[in-house]
Order: sequence, then C-alpha cells, then structure tokens
Amino acid sequence: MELQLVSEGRRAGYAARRLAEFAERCRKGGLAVTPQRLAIIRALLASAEHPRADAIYAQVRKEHPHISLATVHRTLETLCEIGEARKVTMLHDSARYDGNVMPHHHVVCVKCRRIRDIEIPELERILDGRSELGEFTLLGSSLEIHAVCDRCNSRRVRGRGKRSRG
Amino acid sequence: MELQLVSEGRRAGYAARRLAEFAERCRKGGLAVTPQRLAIIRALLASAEHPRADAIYAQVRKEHPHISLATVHRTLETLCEIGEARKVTMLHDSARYDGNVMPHHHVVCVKCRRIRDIEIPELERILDGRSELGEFTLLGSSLEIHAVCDRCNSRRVRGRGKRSRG
DNA sequence: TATTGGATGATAATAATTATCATCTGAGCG
DNA sequence: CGCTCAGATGATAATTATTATCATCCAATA
Ligand SMILES: [Mn+2]
Ligand SMILES: [Mn+2]
Ligand SMILES: [Zn+2]
Ligand SMILES: [Zn+2]
Repeated sequence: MELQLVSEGRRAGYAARRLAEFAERCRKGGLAVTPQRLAIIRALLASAEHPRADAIYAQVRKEHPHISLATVHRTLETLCEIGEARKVTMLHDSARYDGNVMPHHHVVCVKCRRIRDIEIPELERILDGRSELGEFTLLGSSLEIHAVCDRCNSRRVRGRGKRSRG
Repeated sequence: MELQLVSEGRRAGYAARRLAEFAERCRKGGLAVTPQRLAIIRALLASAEHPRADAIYAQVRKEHPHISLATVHRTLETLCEIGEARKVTMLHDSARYDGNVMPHHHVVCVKCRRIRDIEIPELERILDGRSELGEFTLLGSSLEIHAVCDRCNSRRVRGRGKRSRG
C-alpha cells in the first residue's frame, strides 16, 4: 500500500501556484481583494501546520498589527466557502462520542452532522506492515466520509437541518 | 470495494455485550461504579448517533434529574481514557485550516496535534462507483491517521507536548 | 472622483469545555 | 453491618473558541 508524506517542496510549489491565482479567482467570485484577505491566504498557504485561527492571526499581525481576530475567523470561513481552503475535519465544533471502540469508520452528513458507523475491511489493511511514516509512529486510523443524508436532501431548498457553527 | 453501514442490530448486540461487562472492567481498572457512570455509558451505548455531551446529559437527566453537566463531560472523558469510549475525531477542539484543497489525507500526532499531509492514491478509489450508501449520498472522504511524532516520542516520559482540551 | 455594498475593527455575546471546591459516597475493612 | 477516605459528584466560576452586532471604512465600478 503506497502511502507517503507530501514533501515540503511539492507543498510549497502548489501553494505558490494557488496564491498566484488567488486575486483573480476572488474577483471572479465577486469577492473584494483586500489586503487582509491576501495576508490571510498567504499565511495559510505558507504553512504546512494546518493552523488554527489564532496562529494565522499571530502571523498576519506581523504585517497588519491592527487586524481583528474576528476578521481572521470570518475570512478563513469565507475561504472555505469559496473553495480556497478547507477544514481538516468538519467535526471540530464539539466532541462527538462513540461507544463502539472497535476499528470502524464514519459517514457524516455535511449539513446536519448526523454520523453513522461504517465498515471498510480493506481499510484496516492500509497501515498493515507500516509502523512508521517519516517522523510519525503510526497507531491507527479513522475515515470520515462526507455525504448528504436523505433528510437533508429532501428539505434541500429551505435552509434548515444544520446546527453547527462551521 | 466493500463498504457498508453497520446495521442497527449488530450495533445493539455489540452495545449490550459491552454494557454487561462494564462494571467489571471499571472495578478492575480501579474506577468506582457509580450510578452516574452507569447511566452515562448506558446512554452512550444505546445511541447510534455519536452524541455530544449535551445529548447524553439530556438523556441521563430523565433518570438522574440532579446530575451535573460537568459530570457528564468528565465521565465521557474518563470513559475515553480507559478505552470504554472514543471520540469520532480527536481534532474537535478547534478548527484546523488547510490551504491544500486537493484530495489528500492527514497524519495527526495524538499528543501535540501536529498534522501533516499524506497521499494515499488507493484511497481515492474507495468511493469510486459508489454514490450512495444507505440513506447517504456520498461526496468525498478524508482519512485521519493517528500517530505519535518524533518530538513527542522523545520527550515521552515528562508530560509535555500537548495543548488540546480533549 | 463619487457612490456604495461588502469588508473590517472593536467589542459584546454565545457555546463548549474545564477548573475549583465543598460535599458526598462506593468499596474495602474490620 | 457501620467506619473510613480516596475518589466522584454538583454547583458554579472561569476559560477558550467562535459568532454576532454595528459603526466605520474602502475596493470596485461607473
Ligand atoms: Mn462510530
Ligand atoms: Mn492537509
Ligand atoms: Zn443531514
Ligand atoms: Zn507530537
């Protein structure tokens, strides 16, 4: 099973390309290209850390000492909405507990956050014979499948069925 | 690629078995078997919803109207520590942003929450030719590999290297 | 350059979780 | 069975992350 860390070189190249096209894509999407937005996407693309809002805030403040933390939150959210960024997990807003401690995976409705268990026997084998990956000692894994549930699909037009913050 | 929802029947059977052995495992682990703990694990195992603390609280209050929400939080945390429960994701405490919007996956250090990108070409094929799963319309997926990073491994004995709440 | 709708900064509000501490109780022991 | 006490709980304050509000600002367009 091939499985490898994305090298810093490839990451940086990708990031540079994305940044170059950012302003253009913003304008096409009807978004104003503000210095704050540029600074935030630049900070995000410059990092391999998958940063929190507060880390982006700290970075951006070096050049825009007056920027508001609220702007950082809002902008990161906007970037996700227009597809310029994503969140590592969509289940970050509150802890979801599971009494099933066997290895298994989850389907998550992107609208209402309903979660159901799934089994993917092949997946358990993904880490087989692999205990190291770069600087990481591997322990286990969990797949989050994104989906829309029936309920949310039917009530699609009206904006209901969601309780999350993000 | 086989991939299927865990049926309610199987889930319930598993839950019943776990519940039956719960008190015994608690005692072995040196944990007191309190009515609150029993009510909380019972509520968790009775649900297929992967509930939040507040949902467990609402359920448990039906039988223990005086229970404290703090106890529910504490107990769920304890259950995770002793391996009687888990969290659906360990990245629930704050949003982690990613400027890489290509399909890819992540290794996460369970101690310091450092995250790095990984690629698993085979994984992109997991949903291939599959657009439905039970009541869910599938969109995409993201694998969270749990690991310990080098930094945390070396400073293992002393209790440093963590900033998360959960 | 004047207009203006969306963007921002300051700050209040909300929501989830954790900390604190006085009180209580499950479990081992006689 | 009642005694003891480390650990558990309830009440509540504190903290942290995020969102809401609103007056002001400014990027984009004409
Ligand atoms: Mn599950
Ligand atoms: Mn990533
Ligand atoms: Zn849904
Ligand atoms: Zn680490």
